[in-house]
Amino acid sequence: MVDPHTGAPGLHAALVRHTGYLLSRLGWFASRRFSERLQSLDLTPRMWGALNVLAAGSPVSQQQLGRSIGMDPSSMVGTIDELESLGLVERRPNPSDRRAHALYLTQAGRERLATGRIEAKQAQEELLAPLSGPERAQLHELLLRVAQGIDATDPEAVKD
Amino acid sequence: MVDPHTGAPGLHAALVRHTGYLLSRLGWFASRRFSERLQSLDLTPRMWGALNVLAAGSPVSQQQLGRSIGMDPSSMVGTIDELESLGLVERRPNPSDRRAHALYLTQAGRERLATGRIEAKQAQEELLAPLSGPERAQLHELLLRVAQGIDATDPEAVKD
DNA sequence: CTCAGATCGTTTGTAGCACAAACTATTTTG
DNA sequence: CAAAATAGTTTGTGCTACAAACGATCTGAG
Repeated sequence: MVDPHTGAPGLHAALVRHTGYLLSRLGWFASRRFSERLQSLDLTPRMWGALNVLAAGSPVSQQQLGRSIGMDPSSMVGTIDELESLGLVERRPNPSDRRAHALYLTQAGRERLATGRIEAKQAQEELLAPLSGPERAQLHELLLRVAQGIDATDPEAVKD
Repeated sequence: MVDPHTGAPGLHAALVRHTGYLLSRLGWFASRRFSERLQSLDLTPRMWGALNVLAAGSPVSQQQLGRSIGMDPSSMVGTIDELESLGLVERRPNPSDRRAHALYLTQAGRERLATGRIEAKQAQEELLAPLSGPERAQLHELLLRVAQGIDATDPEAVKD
């Protein structure tokens, strides 16, 4: 009845009418499937998020990183520990604030990220298979607008 | 920096480019916010899903219900226990299969559901505030197509 | 300059949920 | 009838979110 690999879909007609439900259910699938792909890279979704943010720009503190990917500080510790033990991320002292760490992506981290992006591309292709190119763009744009609405509700959300 | 009520958005530019990420993040918010609303009704999202499916039609077994809302059998037990102790759902014997229960929605259950639907309506309005009417319809339709794609990948998913 | 309060990373503890395994009672199948 | 499958349940494990507290450090008011 349910493929143990992909998990139970659970798309009952009575629930699928609600956009919010569809959103949360699909989000669950998307992250679950992607997380399976990441396993081959010894990465968890949290680690993946961290690598992406770190690759994006200047070094950040653990708290900034945590806010960016919606993870609380106490959970950050272990995640960064893992990334550091894999040699993908470096904790360096922050010269201007000795409380904070400055997180850096290593060369190995950059390479792992590049490999992961191939997986991400495939996962996205698989997920959005039912949609045409323009439809995918439109879906993305609509989701983005909804996301911005949430940010607006949520003051000071993405300042860092 | 982050409103403790709504939770950390975490919509970093580096991640927001991926539709899959947007989907899972937005899904997380949607369910979180709705779950806060449900607290005033003494319901959890799981219970809410169960009530909806039960209201939709003929009595189902716990396993059928579980599959419909993506919850495994062992977690179903406690959920139904709660619903039953609240007087919202009834476990009756299934005459044609003495292993299985036939789950029924009580009158109180129907009333609670009706109240919840008002909350759901408001939550959806709040979530989709940035979108116009036609845009909301389009978003829903696109999500539905993606969901159907997942079902297709996932054999025998929603048979029950 | 001082000192009270805030912030950063960290540790610890609690609670909820997903998942797997095992068990009984029953049904189905060969 | 015997063997395998299924429904509900119990139990245990592991992960994650969340809250609270702590030392070290920074900041700002006076």
